[in-house]
Amino acid sequence: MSEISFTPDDSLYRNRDSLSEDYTPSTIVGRDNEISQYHAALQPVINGERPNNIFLYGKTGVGKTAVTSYLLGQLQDDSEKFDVDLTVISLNCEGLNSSYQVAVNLVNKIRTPEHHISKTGHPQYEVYEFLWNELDDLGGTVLIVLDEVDNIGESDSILYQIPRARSNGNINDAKVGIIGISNDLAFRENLSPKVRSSLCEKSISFPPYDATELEAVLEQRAEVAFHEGALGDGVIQLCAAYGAQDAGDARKALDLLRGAGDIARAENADTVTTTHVKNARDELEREELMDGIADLADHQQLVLYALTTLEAESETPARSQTVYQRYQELAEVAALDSRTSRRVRDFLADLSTLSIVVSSQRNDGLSGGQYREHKLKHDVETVLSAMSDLIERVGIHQSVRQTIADSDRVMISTTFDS
DNA sequence: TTTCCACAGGAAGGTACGGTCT
DNA sequence: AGACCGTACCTTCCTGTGGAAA
Repeated sequence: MSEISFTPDDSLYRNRDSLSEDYTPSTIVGRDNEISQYHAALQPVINGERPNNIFLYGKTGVGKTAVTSYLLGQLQDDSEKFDVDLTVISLNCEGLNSSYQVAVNLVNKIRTPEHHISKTGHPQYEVYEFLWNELDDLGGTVLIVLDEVDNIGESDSILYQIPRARSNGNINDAKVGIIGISNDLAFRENLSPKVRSSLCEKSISFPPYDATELEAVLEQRAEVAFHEGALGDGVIQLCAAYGAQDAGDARKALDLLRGAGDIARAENADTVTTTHVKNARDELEREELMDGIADLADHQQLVLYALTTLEAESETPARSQTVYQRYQELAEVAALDSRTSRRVRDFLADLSTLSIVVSSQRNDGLSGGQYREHKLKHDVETVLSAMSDLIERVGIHQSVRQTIADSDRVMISTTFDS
C-alpha cells in the first residue's frame, strides 16, 4: 500500500465555510423589503414596550432564518447599548410535532443541562407551569423564535398560551413575544382563529428568490468562499438557474455551488466549470434520495421494494391494489406479518410526498372506478442500492436479480480498475 | 341524466412504550 | 408497584368521489 498523507489544499477555496447553511453574511442581499417590515415589527422591543408577535412565512431557503439571525443579532447589540433587558430563545421545531414537545424543549433550552426535564411523563399543564416560571425568572423582554413551527401541525395550543400567559396571570415579570417561522404556506390558514389573531399580529411573507436575486446572493458568498478566477464562466448563473427552478431556494443553490467546488477540488481542477455543477446536481439529488429511503421504517421500505420489483417487470404504473399484493408476497417470504391495505395506502402517500414515487389519480368510471397509480421517480438501480440492508434481510426478488448482479459487477470492476 | 365502480382517505379508537409521580 | 401521561403506529369502519357506461 502506498504512503497516505494529508496536505492542505487551498487552490480553489479561500473560505469554504461561507457557503454553508449556518454562515450569516454581514449583509443580506435581495431582501430589503422584508427586512424593513421586520425591523419595524421589532421596534417596540427597543422602546421597552410589549413585543409584537411576528409570523414569517415562505418556502425553504428564501432567507427567513438568515434574516432573523441577522436582525436579532443587531437587536441584541442595540438593546445592550440602550440598556434594555432582552433574552432571545431560539428553537428549531424540526421533529417536534406537538405543543407539548415544544414546551418541553423550551424549558430545557432555558434550564441548565442538569435540570432538564424528560420528554414524556409530565402532564401538559405541569410543563406549561415550568415554562411560565422560567420565563418569569428571566424577566425583561423575552423573544421566543420558533423556527419551522409548522411541524407542530394541529396541536397549536402553545401558540395561544404564550401570548396570553401575561393576561392570564401566569407570567408577571416578563414581556414575551413569539416569532414563528413557517415553511408551509398553508399552516397559517389552518391555525385556529384565536391563534391566528394573536400570533399573526405582524405577518411578513418571504417570496422565492428569482434567478437575478440568487445570482447576487451567490456572487456575494462566492467572493468570500473562492479565490479570484476560481469560478468558470456561467457557473454562478447555472447554480442560480437551478436554484430558481427549486422554488427559489438559496440554500440549495449554495449547496450546489459548494458541491461543484468539492468535485472540482477532488479532480485537482484549476477552475470550477458548469460540468462540475451538473455533476454536483446529480450527486445531491442522489444523496437526497438515499437519505430519504434510509430513514423509512421497515414496512415502508418493503412497500417501496414491492413497487420496485413491479417497475423492474415494467408493470408500472401500478395501482395500489397491485402494489399491496406484491407487498404481501414479499412480507410472507420475509416472515413478516403484513399491514392492512389502508396502512399501505398511507405508506404510498408518504413515499409520494417524499418524491420517491410518483402517484396519480385515475378514474375508469363504471369499468374500473377511482384508483391511484404509482411508479418510481428514480431508476430501479439507485433505489435498490439504497435499500440493500432490507434486501439482505428479505431476499432478492427474481425480477431484480439481474439488476443487482449487474450493479455488483460494476462496483467490483471499478474497485479493481482504480 | 343517472348510475355505480372501486378505491381514496377521514374519523375514531386500540395497543404498546417510555416516561413521571406518589 | 401501580396510576397516569403523551405519542407512535395500527386497525376498523365508513363516507366521499369522478367519470365511463347505461
